[in-house]
Amino acid sequence: MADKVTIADVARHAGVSRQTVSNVLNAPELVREHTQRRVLEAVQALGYRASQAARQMRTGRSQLIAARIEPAQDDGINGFVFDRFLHGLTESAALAGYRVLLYTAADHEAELATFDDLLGVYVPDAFVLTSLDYGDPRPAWLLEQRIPFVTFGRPWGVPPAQRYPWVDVDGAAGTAAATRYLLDAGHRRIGFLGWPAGSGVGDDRREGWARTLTAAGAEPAELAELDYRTDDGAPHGEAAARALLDRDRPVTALVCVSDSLALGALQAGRGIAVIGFDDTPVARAVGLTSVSQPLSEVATRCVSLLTRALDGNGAGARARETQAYDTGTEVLLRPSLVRRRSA
Amino acid sequence: MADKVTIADVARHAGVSRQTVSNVLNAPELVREHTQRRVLEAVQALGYRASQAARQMRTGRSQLIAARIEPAQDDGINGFVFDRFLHGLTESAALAGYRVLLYTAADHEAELATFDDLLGVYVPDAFVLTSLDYGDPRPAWLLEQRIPFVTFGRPWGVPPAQRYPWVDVDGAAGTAAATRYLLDAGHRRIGFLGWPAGSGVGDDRREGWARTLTAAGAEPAELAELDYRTDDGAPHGEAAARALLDRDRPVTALVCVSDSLALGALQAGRGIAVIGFDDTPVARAVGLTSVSQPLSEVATRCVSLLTRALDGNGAGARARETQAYDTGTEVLLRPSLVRRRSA
DNA sequence: TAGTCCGTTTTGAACGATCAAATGCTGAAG
DNA sequence: CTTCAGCATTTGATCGTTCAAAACGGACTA
Repeated sequence: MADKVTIADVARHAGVSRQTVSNVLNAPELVREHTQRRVLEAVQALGYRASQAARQMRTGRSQLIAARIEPAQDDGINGFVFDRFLHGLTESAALAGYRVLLYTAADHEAELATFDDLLGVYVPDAFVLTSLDYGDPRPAWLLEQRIPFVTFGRPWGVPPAQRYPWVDVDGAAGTAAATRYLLDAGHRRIGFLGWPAGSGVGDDRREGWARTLTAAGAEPAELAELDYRTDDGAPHGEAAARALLDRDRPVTALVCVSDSLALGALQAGRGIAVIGFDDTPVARAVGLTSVSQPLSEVATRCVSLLTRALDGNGAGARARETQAYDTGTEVLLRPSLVRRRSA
Repeated sequence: MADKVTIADVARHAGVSRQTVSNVLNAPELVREHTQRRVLEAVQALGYRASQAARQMRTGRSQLIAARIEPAQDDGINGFVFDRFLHGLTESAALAGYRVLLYTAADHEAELATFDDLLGVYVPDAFVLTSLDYGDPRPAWLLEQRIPFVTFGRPWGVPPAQRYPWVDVDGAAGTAAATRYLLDAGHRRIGFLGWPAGSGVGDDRREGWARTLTAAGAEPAELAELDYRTDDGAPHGEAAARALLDRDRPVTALVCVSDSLALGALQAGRGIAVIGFDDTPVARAVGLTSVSQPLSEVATRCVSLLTRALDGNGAGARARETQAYDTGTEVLLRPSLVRRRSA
């Protein structure tokens, strides 16, 4: 009921001026300790909260981070990863004094329009991008407008001139660990169930497997024989697993680029060892060993890259006019292997 | 670059006053058509966008809808439903001129604190609640503060005095349809794999199954025999299915309260018919027939209930001081059955 | 002709915060 | 004893919008 406590109310209650209250909250070093205490007590007593709208008006900063929520894929498993990431992002952002604003867009072009719209009206301080693909126009657009942003996902095939902060998970390290784990368990014919070439993420994960087998003495010819490529989805995984099992020298274990493919492989039966990727609920449900991404840490790092850019370079609105944040802010995190029944 | 076009710029460009521009945009009926055209052209030409912060300052409305993003459950399947809902919400809200602001909270108590915090700072115009449970304190709190809100989920066991707008999916109708479908396919021993009694959602879904079997002539004793209750999760589902199959008169089909339980039942093998609930990615992946909630419609209806309350009753800030919106705004939607291989 | 009324447009104030500059005060230097 | 630097605090202006009330001009009435 006693809503709308303004900074003037606090000032009156504490017997000081508005500006002093503002200073206590935003630049305490300017205010004598004794005064600070008195002001803070008044703030407490009245339950004062700075109005974000008023602040934004003067400073140009909204304390909002915009993130896109993707149309839960048919695949849906991707959705899980994003969902957890988003949750972590909300949490970390809150700790840093930011809130997450959602938006959607059907495609890249629509997304650029949405950027423009959001910037005109709500003026988020920064954007978080996910699901980067080859030739993605979004980073370039944001760079050009000098809007701070981070991406969850490395830039794949982008000219090095366009550098920007990103956080990603080292997929190759994940599949390498999975492969090593299978080798240590005695497997010698370890196949890889991956997506068709051309996806940054997919190729990266394949590379970790290939690298590890090669180090263990596998010939390129053998690798090619063990490398199976198909679209995502359990049915495809099942068919692929069958194909690999029906060969002259069948595989005894499979490293998969996704949990859906792994699930399919499991359903093909024959009791081979299978390792998936992403540690989705499906993996948990069916006891599938899977590579797990540290999503909540990814989120934390995203936020800390952003705050460094936003709070470091002297207030957002201004940062945009001077220069983008320093480059070289790239974070690559290691995933971990979650052991379950399947391997 | 040419950012920060203010209403004054537009006014100057069109040769009218600020207020006239404001009127053209917010109350066109007050302005002569000829003037309108001129102003709109200026708006176009300059790319003017009203600053949300400035507007909020004057009107008290933020055009923000706050929604909680839940910590992706261990179960994780619930997360999918919420995820799709959230996506729909973002989309519908955008169409109505609102944006979705995320927040998290560990438990109900923390959530009330977050409400208070958000209301003090960002001042969302409304809240959307999900995952209501028995004795949930959140609706009462919001009602008391006269903050508009909707819930996705019926109020379970709440005194009728506390009425508020909600949208929900008729779970009983879903399981009833599933059961009827199995009956039509010739099944006579149709079990129900549900959660322990005491969950509003779970009991509701069980009721649809029981109702349909009863109508088909089943005795209460038989029902009790076919009704199995266990915690959520595929392993539990598998165990439960085994138990039901090992009885004297084994079931030939199972209606399940969730896809995770259904997945477990499928893994128990023996080729019985299985129907799940929620049509999650897992269901799609393994070819599980499942009851699908119209999540994007749920979202749309939520938004329309909210806008009715917000835009109807004359501006938010004011609505809060006068009275809550009319009650009797309750929407119950029918789910649909998605047929796949499992039944 | 003066007075009213109405539709249209303009003017002034206000929302609540922060910035920039001014003020008062204390103590050390000249 | 004055001057001035430096800290602590206050004052006035401002961000961009909308509300409330005033002003304007033409038509209509008395």
